Formats: sequence, structure tokens, C-alpha cells
Amino acid sequence: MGPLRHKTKARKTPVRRGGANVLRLTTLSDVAQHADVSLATASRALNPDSDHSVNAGTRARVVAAATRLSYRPNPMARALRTRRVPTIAIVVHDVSDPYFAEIVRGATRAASAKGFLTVVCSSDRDPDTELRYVEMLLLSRVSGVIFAGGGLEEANYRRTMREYGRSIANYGGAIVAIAPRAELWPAELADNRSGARMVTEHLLTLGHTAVAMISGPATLRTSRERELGYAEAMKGAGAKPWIVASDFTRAGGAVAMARLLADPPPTAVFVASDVMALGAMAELRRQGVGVPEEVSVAGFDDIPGLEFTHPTLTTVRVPMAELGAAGVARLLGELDGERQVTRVRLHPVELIIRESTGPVPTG
Amino acid sequence: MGPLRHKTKARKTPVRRGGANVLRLTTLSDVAQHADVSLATASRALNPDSDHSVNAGTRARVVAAATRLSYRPNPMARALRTRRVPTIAIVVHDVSDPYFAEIVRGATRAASAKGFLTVVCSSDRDPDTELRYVEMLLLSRVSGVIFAGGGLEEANYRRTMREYGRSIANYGGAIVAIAPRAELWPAELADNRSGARMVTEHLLTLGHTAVAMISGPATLRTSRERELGYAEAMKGAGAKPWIVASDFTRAGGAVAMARLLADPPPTAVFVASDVMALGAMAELRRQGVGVPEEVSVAGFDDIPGLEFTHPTLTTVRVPMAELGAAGVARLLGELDGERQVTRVRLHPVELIIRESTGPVPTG
DNA sequence: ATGGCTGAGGAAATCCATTTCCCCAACCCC
DNA sequence: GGGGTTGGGGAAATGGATTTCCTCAGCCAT
Repeated sequence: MGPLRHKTKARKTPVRRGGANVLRLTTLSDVAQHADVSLATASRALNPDSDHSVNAGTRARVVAAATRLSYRPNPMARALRTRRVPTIAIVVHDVSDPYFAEIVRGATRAASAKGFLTVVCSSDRDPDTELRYVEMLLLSRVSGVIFAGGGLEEANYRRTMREYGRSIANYGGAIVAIAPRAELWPAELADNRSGARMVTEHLLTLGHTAVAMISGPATLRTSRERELGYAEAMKGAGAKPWIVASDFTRAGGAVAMARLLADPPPTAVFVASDVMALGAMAELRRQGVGVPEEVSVAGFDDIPGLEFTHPTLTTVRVPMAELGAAGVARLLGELDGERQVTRVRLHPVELIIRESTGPVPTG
Repeated sequence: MGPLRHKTKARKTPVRRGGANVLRLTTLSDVAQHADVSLATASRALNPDSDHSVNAGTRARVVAAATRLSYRPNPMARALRTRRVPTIAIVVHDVSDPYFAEIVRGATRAASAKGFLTVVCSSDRDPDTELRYVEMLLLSRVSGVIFAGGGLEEANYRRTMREYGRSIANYGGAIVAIAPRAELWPAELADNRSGARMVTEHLLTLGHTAVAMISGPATLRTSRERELGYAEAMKGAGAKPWIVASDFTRAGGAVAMARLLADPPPTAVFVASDVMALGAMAELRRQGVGVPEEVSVAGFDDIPGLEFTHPTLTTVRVPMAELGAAGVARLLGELDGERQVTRVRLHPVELIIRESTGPVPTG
């Protein structure tokens, strides 16, 4: 059951070899004693934000004592009172996915700069796992939760999630989304729609008319936004949208591409994520279809390493690490009570043209 | 008005706008009340490992009450007593590296199954950053730390790390390594040396004699182990070792390969990690060198997605997710005081032959 | 019958920082 | 000078689970 169940066996080793007995960290009461003040005063002296004022001289004494004893407040005791731990959580669909890995990298770096630890929860794309994680986070009273994965359009999921969200807000935790979600949480988002429009227009400009799209699961908001941008561009050019949905994985991309190749194939494909695009390109190669000579392929996200693929992949750069960091910053802002005027902030994306897209094959 | 009577003093719920007080977590004392037992008994009934026995009937009542009220122990209160947070940390060189991402995936899954959260610390390959992280973890009193990255052979780093390790052990935290390290911590390791030997022998068997190796930084233990296996195999075949060191990154692999191609190039290259191998293959393609027709390439790790590269990469499968999970299991074992007989457990690796390796070019 | 032991339960201490009450003195205003 | 305010300090409650002492009844052996 509980992780901290106390096994007596473990206790059986009170004296570690090496003599030095169990680390006795200095507590606030040590500091108070040394500074010759009460516990309350010591606490207030060290927490300047308190509304209870402390005499400058007294404070100096306390601070001096704290420094001398190299006092560090016990995070757990503090958490028990303040009902919040100095930890922020980031919920992703899959840590192994380079897209999320980059986000996590950005977020952890920003968080640790502010003295926060980051816990990573990887749902493996399972809604129930994700909900279980969030419940756990809520019980642990993490300071905040960043949702890096798009929300699911599913009644039960949405209801439960919303409920958990309220609970978190209730104990003073904050929530931020960095992917599109139904919940009205503060968000730092990539401009998915514009990006999808831009890349589709790029393909259209190259002369393609049969531009298909390989999208993610229909239940995922991120898919929908990218589809929207694609559809807009297609409509703008008077071309007929042609969408095949699949999983946001390499295998998903391969399967979808195989399906596209069964019919009279398109001459260009916009794939809703780079990871899928890599799968799609592998399938094309497997079937001996030249990229971009016969079919142009464009991805989305600009995950690291695309310049090492062959051909290098045209894509839309999403500032992933920056989104992660922005999410953390926003979260900390919320914790400090800074109400942002704009609930949702859009981060611009950028079209990166590489080798995988080219003009329509003549003939 | 029994002593266990719930304090009626209105719980100062700081009524948030939006009304509904969603969060009213049941505490152990609620459970005790409902089951009509004392706090102590309730605690013992729910913690079967206790050395204090509880009557079966009583326990059943308590458990029933706990279930009915959907009781969840407050992790922080528990942590305060047990002096350990129900969180384990995993220290990696770079979360964005697929190798570490897989390990993290395996570890988080195993940890959450046991009710532990996982914090990820990505040092970005900077020793100081890593040390700072570990200090932070130590102050946070995490239950344990898993080192997923190889240790550095650097005096100051090693000294400080060893010191931190002692502090962690001192408060009852555990440490486990899943990569080779100088410190004598319990370890779950991949059999790097055998793997390197196997893959080198595979290349030799194909008839190659000029088999070069692209290795990681010399200061990293993991590099050294893989070099050892390579050298063994080469010596066994009477061939001369030829090692080029570089960074454990895609770019590092590319640079090293460029260097190899400057001289009269080898006909086969064993690259110490798949990520580097990807970079190396990109460089070969850039220079128009056929793989495996002109140069065979083999990697190490078997990161996800290699079956989508072109050509698909021959490599040594390291059970990354399994290593992560094993690290967690080992850590929890240590926390429970289970002394393992074998401090270091070696996990077997497996040679995966794909398309990137072939016979020596004739002529 | 007496002492010893075990099984089962409860009261209270403990972990440690924060916060709520309370108190006291000094100072101000009418 | 009485009443009110403010600055500064302390005692004790608080948060929630674990653990240490006790206590008590029942049972066995002497």
C-alpha cells in the first residue's frame, strides 16, 4: 500500500557503521534557542512575508543563528502546514516521445532555477493512468500541475479531471496547460492552427493540390487544432481536405501512410507530428516511393535530430523547451497570485523548410 | 465528549469563489471514529506490517470504514514522521536523450505502481548541475536516488558525490546506480562489456578487420566499459583497436565519423551508442558512403525507433525500461532493509542484427 | 493462588514549521 | 487620564499519521 509503510526491519539499523550517528539536522527550535527567542519569533524572522512584524535587531540575531547553524527548514513539516510541497508536476503522454522530452527538459530547468523539483508523470496515453496520476498529485499536494499533453474529448475523463482541478485549486495549487484543453485553465500554447495553415500553404504553393493530412486521434484536441489550420488552408485554395487519423506514434504514422498509398496516393502529405512523420517516411521508403520526388512530406514540432534524417524533414518549429519553461513561469506566477489578463497566451511557431518537400512531380 | 470527538471548530474553509467545497479529505481520525476505535488502532489496522497485532474483526471494521470513506493517508504527514518523502529521484544526463527517456519511463511506471512519485533531474551533462540537484534532493529528503547516468572520473565530483551519498544514507534514504559508477552503491547494470564484445565479434565474423570504434567521453565510465569489450574482441581476433572519442550525442557521432573518414576509413564502425550512431550514419550519407555496402555501422542500446531508420541499425539491446524498473525495485528493497547479497547485478544484453552491418566490401 | 506472558487496545508524545490567540508596553488623541 | 492603536513578543494550537508507553484481560505454569 502506502510507500512509507514503516517496516520495522529497516529500523533495525539505528547505528550505521562509521560511527557518526544519525544526521541530526538543525530545526527551527535550535535556531530559536541560540538566538534566545521563541519559536514563533524565529519563524517570523525567517519568513519576512509574514504580516507580523519583527524588530530589526531581533531578526538579525535569528538570521545570524540560522546561518551559523546552517539551518534548512524541513520541507515536509512546512508542507504539512502550508498544505503545499515545493514540487511541481508535469503530466505528459509519453516521456519517451521527443516532443514531450523536450518540454520536460525546459520545464525542469526553469523549475529548478526557482528551487522547485519537478515530478514527471507519463500516462502512456492512457486516460485512466493519467487520472490516477492526477489524483496522486492532488493527494501529495504538489504546488502545481502542468499539463503538457492535449486533453481528451471524453465525458468521464473531462468530468473527473475538472473535479480534480477544483480540488487542486482548493488547496491553493495552480494548474497550467501547455496543450489545448477543454478546461479553462491558464495556458501557454503553441499556435497550432497557424502552424498547420502555414505548412499546408507551403505545400500548396509548391503546386500540390492533392495534399493529404495524417492526423492524430480525433479525441485529442491537439489533432483538431492542427486539422483546423489544414482545412482552412485547403479551403482557401479551393482544394478538398483529405484526412487520415492515426496514433501520435511512429508506428501510427507508418500505418496511416500505408493507407494513403493504397488509394491513388497524394503528392504531398502534411503529418501532424514529426514522430508520426518519421514513421510515414519509413513506410514510403519501404515501398520505394521517393521523397520528395514523388511525395512531399512535412511534419510538425521540429523535434531534435531532424537534420539527421534522410531526407531532412520540413516541419513547423514549436518552441517546446520554451513552452515548458513558460508553463513553469506561469505556474509560479499563479501561485504568487498574479492574475494574468490573458488566460491563454499563444506562442508563435515557425515554418522550417528542409529537403522533404519539393515541387509537384511533373508527369 | 470523548477525546476522539472530532473538533467541531469550523474548519476555516477559505471559501473560494465558485463555491462548492470540493476537497474534504478524510483523515485517519475520521476512519477511527467511524470504526469506533482509537487512532492508534486504526493506524495499525491499516498498516499490517506493524509489529503490534490487531484483532481480525477490528481490522476488518477499520478497513471497511476506510474503504467507505475512501480514506487516503496524507503523504506529507506520513513523511514528517517517517522522515522520508514518498518520492524517488532519478538523475539522468539528458531527458531528451531517448536512452534516458526510456529508463525514466520504466522507472516512473514501477514507482507509481508502488505509490511513489518520481522526480527527474536532468543534469544536461554538467557535473556541477548534477551536484546541485543531488544537494537539493538531499535537503528534500527524497526516499531515494537512482543514478541513471554513468559517473564521472573527476576528483572533486567524486568526492562531493560520495559525501552527499553519505548524507542521504544518513537520513535513511537509499541510493541505486543503473550505470557504472566509482561509488560502491548497489547497482543494476547492463552488461556493457559483453555487449560491446558481442557486437565487435559480429563485425569481425563478417570479415572486417579494420573495425573502428566511436566511443563516448573518456571521463565517462560507461564509455570505458564498452571500450573494454571492444578491445577484448579485437585482441582476440588479433586486430588492432582504433578508438575515436566524442560526445554521446548525435552531433558527436557525426563529428567522430567525419574524423574517421578523413584517414583511410575503416570498413566497419562500432558506435558506443545509438544516438551517436544516428549522427554517424547521417554523416556517411552526407559524404555519399553506402551503408553497409562500403561501411558497416553498429550501435548500442537499441533505442526505440531504430526500425524506422534507413538502413535499420544493428545494435545491442539494453533493457532500458527494465533497468529503470529494476532500479526502483532495488531501491524500495533497500528502503525495506533487504540487503542484497550481490551488490551489483548484471542484466544481459542481446545482439540485434539489422541492415546496417554486412560483409566486407569485396575489392 | 501468584507471577509471567501475550494479545489487544488506548492515551499521548512525536515529527517540525506556521499561525492563531493573547499579552504587554509605549504612544497618541481628545 | 481614559480609551484606542500599534509594534513586538510568546504560548499553544495546528496539520495528520506513526510510535511509544501503558493498561487490562485472559491464559499458562508453578
